[in-house]
Amino acid sequence: MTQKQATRTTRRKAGSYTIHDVAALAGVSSITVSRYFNSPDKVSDALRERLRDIIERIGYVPSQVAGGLASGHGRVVCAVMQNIASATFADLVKGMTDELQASGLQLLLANAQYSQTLEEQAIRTFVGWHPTALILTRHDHSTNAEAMLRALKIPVVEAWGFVTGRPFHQVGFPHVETGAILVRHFLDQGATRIRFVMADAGEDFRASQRAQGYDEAMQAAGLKSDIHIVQTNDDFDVGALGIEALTHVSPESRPQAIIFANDNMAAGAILHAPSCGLALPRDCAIAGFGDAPISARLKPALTTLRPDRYRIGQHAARTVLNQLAPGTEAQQNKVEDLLPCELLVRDSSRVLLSTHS
Amino acid sequence: MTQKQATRTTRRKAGSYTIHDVAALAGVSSITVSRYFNSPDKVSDALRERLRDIIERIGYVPSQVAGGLASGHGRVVCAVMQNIASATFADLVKGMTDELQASGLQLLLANAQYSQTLEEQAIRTFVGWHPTALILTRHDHSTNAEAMLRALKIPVVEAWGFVTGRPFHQVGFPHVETGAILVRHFLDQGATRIRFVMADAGEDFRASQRAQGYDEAMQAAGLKSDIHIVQTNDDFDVGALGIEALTHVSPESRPQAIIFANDNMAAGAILHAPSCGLALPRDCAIAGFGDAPISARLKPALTTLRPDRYRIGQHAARTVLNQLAPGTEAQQNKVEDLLPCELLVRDSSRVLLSTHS
DNA sequence: CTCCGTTATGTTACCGGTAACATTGGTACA
DNA sequence: TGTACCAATGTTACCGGTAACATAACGGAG
Repeated sequence: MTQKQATRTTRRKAGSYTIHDVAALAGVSSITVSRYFNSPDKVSDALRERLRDIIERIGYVPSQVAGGLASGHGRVVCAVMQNIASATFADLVKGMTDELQASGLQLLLANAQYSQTLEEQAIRTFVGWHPTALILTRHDHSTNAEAMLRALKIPVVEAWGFVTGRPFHQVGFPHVETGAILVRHFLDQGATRIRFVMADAGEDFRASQRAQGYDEAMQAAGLKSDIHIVQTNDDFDVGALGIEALTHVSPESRPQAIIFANDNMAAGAILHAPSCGLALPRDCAIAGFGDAPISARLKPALTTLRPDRYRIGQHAARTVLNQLAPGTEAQQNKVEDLLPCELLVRDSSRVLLSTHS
Repeated sequence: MTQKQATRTTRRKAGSYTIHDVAALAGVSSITVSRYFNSPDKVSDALRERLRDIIERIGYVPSQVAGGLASGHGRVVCAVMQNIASATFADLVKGMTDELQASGLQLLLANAQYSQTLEEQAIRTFVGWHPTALILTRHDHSTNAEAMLRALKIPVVEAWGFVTGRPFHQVGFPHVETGAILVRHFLDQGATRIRFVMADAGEDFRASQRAQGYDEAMQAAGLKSDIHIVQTNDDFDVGALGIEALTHVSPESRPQAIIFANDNMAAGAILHAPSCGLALPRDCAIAGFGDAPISARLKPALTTLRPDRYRIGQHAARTVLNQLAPGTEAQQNKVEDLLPCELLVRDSSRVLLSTHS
């Protein structure tokens, strides 16, 4: 065998051991070494120890690539994020990696930047990795992507949002709902002039969903829905500009409450308010979405909705694992895991009740 | 060929096409299809078009796994992060993915949570993927990990920090320096009682490096170095508790300036200061590290150091690509890419000058 | 003492691509 | 007309594992 290799230009990666090297050193066949890794109980105790030593000594690491090819299933779970550089997705990722850790599955990540085209491209790339499962973070895929997904014979999980009637597993919460929850919170306190502030739509389509929920809830209450769009990239600036614009109007049309599409915008508003001569929450109640770490520390502390990002990631990964579990085939049913999104009422929205009582 | 497959239990993944299927449909050999993907100019125009159509029609995606195995180099770059759920690393990751995008290399991520053991484990897993390169985000690896890394025949980049004399490529900036820069900033303004606040060491070892830089700079100036450690998990709380503890002392020993290990801590301090009866920056100057998005919006705005996280990620990836480029072998030299870390002087540290003038 | 079921291990072929070398046909040029 | 060469494509073996199907050794039941 060594001879054969010597006679031809070898394609082997120099310096790295293969399962055959280990087998040769132990005086067994390579399949036995394979068993040592994949079903250790099928290898005798004595041999197991001997192999352990050899592997340890030479630092052999089995090739996932070769193994994946031979067995037909690479041990990878692929996830397409919308914006890797955001805390939201970071928590999702952490939940997933933590959950997958023990199972020996690796998480492959791609960034789609809220773009359908990039998402499709990412999915296509991933398919080449023969993933064990696919985790996505949006529901509205391009036509091509949707077709590819349906053709795949592996579990596909849509995490973060929650939409019924989709052909894939759902883990998350309905974003449209969230807008309505905040509207109701303010309605309960007697507010009627409630505004919604967001950045240029199309960027984060989830923000649009929340806006939609706001709109519907306002209509339902017979109130005037008014969505204010600020054209800026920076979320803090959106908040600052938003509150400035909305409060620089005649007192009778000044909003009693403003809902921001996310906590960073709301934080921008709260930090900027003093410069506008506003005393929050007296002059205007504020609410955000996402429960960012600063939110609780702001003065006034920000009322917001807390989605359990980490747990959504965890559940998404767990869904994948359950689908793969050889257990009951009943598990193969579509999972619809609706995680709660908690309303955290803090000072920024506490003014109304006292004003009206 | 189809016959042979039919006679035995096939191991093929049903429903997915292989390069051989494409070849058969086009009436050419599979290697030609392989060439279509890897060196299209070696395929005639007519055939190229025909293949394009077929591939498009059946939705064939080449298997990265098989290709990686056959060619000996999987098209993956592996990166070990210390804390995926942090904006710092998110920006690094974004820089890397963006840079790698065009090259067709995939980024595989792992999370080491600031732990050497987890890092070693991640590296070991990654080695099994036969990565094209490895990107790490710390310098002090476990002995085993260091040994594995040295044995690897692939580019290894240590990004984020910057240490000379390492055997691997460096992209980042020296964290020890940063502590000293901030000390000098305050010294220049005549301050002598300068304190450093950090969380329990060992968590983020980079914070310890900054503390060390602070310590050395203070010693060098003949001043008393005083590192205050707050035992809390939350960075904002560290800041709040830190400023409270340090300013509740007799006026003559109250610090003139406090350097926090990172911006979140400094933000916690600034937001909490009013509750302590402190007017910043008059009563105490503040500086942080990292230039978090809120930092510029705080009142007073926070003086901090801005490392270009995105660019560090980008350069790390570019270093990898350069090393792989078949160009000049001179490129194989060790890269030491020292990226600047800009001092942003804002209101939170502007008091001293005016007081002393 | 034989038969049978286990347990521990081996043989063989194959996963889906690609490197290296081989072949074919056409074209330029002596 | 023969040779040299290039462009386009084919043959073969192999990457490093694993599934499926042997096989050997052993112990207990009949």
